[in-house]
Amino acid sequence: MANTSASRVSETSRRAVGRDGVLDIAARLFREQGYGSVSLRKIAETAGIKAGSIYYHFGSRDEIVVAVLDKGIQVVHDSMRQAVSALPESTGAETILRTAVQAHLRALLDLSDYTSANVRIFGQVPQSVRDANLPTRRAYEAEWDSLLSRLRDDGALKRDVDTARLRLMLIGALNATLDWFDPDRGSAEALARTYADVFLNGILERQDT
Amino acid sequence: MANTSASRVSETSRRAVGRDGVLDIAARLFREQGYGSVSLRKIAETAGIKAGSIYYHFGSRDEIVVAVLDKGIQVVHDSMRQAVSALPESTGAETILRTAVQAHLRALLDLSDYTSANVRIFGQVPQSVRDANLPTRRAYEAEWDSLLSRLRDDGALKRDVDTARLRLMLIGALNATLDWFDPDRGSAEALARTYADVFLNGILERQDT
DNA sequence: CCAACCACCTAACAGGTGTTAGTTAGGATT
DNA sequence: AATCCTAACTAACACCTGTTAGGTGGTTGG
Repeated sequence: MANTSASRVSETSRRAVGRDGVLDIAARLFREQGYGSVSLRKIAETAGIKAGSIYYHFGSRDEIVVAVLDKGIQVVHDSMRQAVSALPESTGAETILRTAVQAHLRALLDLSDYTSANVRIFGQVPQSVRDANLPTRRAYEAEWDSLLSRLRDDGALKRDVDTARLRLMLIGALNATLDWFDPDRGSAEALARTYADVFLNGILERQDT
Repeated sequence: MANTSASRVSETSRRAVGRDGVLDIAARLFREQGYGSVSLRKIAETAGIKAGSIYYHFGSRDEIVVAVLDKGIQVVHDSMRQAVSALPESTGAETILRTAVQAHLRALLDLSDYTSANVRIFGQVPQSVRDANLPTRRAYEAEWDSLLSRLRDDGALKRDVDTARLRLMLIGALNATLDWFDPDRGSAEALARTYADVFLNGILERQDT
């Protein structure tokens, strides 16, 4: 019944943070402060343990970072796939795209420190860490590419759109919201609607011929 | 006649890097490697001088960073304002917006290490540095807000667009290109056209009633 | 009751960091 | 020729970093 932490141990010592606890805290700190400002000692201190103890759970600092990055993509990937596949078969292209945008933005802005940490720090980590995260990343990108290609082949999108490029534009635009989104000035859902509106129909006033 | 460097000195010692030289190198390194990975010793070594010597030109590391960030905005601001103001008075809304998008993307992707460094590292620097860069940043944002408001008041944009939010969406989307733009796969100009197309008209195939 | 084990702790390491103080070589100014 | 200024240099500081080796206590299966 419990989520993941207390599998067979009722309560070790007094309070055992554990691998998952360290990871949760690392994700939160990376999201809040970025890659360079978060040291092992800062993670340890926030977790209430000592820096050396982290090496019981992880082999290196970068191993933590890779774990955070991977989980960040997995969360948003699962969220998006599940939301889209829950739609009835007859759903139109516009609704499908709106649903996918909404799922992405919700994972990024509401649900997961892991996803927001990924977006925040991916551009700051060393190449080796980026490479380790790449397969997971590619799988999510492929999901988007297949979705967009399907819509385009159905004739819902303009014929000349390059789906790979459109995916870069779309996800890039959505991820950029992390820099300025403020939940006090509108929900992630409302923001998703606005983004879908702009990408689907543009901002130009339509002049009826 | 000379730009800025050799004002009255013909050639000091043998090769003087000077404040501007250090700044150029810092901007390039920040763009390439991010904020955390660029130490003073790395800047100094690349410039061919010793770390301590940098303190002849700058009071601290953060002072360098602020100088880079400020210049990055100034370059793109000047570029955008100049391009738009060079248009004839009768220019239509669509062309105005296309021109502004193009100028922004050109400064970011073609012209300036300072602008790309700004976009790359702004999210990584300490709050105090961000604050120091804010006034310059606000001025550029105000330029966009005034441009977008003008277009909206002329009836060119849909009535319900929030110009401040549209500016965040637009600049965010454009800046995100820095993560994946590859000059070998299309020019910045072509990319600007695509972005303008999508934002102006959307990606949905128009169904003629 | 005892051995095993899990999750932690302590203490130290080598190396990198921004920053400071004092010094120096050489061209320009007087 | 004497002086000043520019743009460097050297050497050291206090601090922070990831990482390692070995030790400890409390819980649990046999």
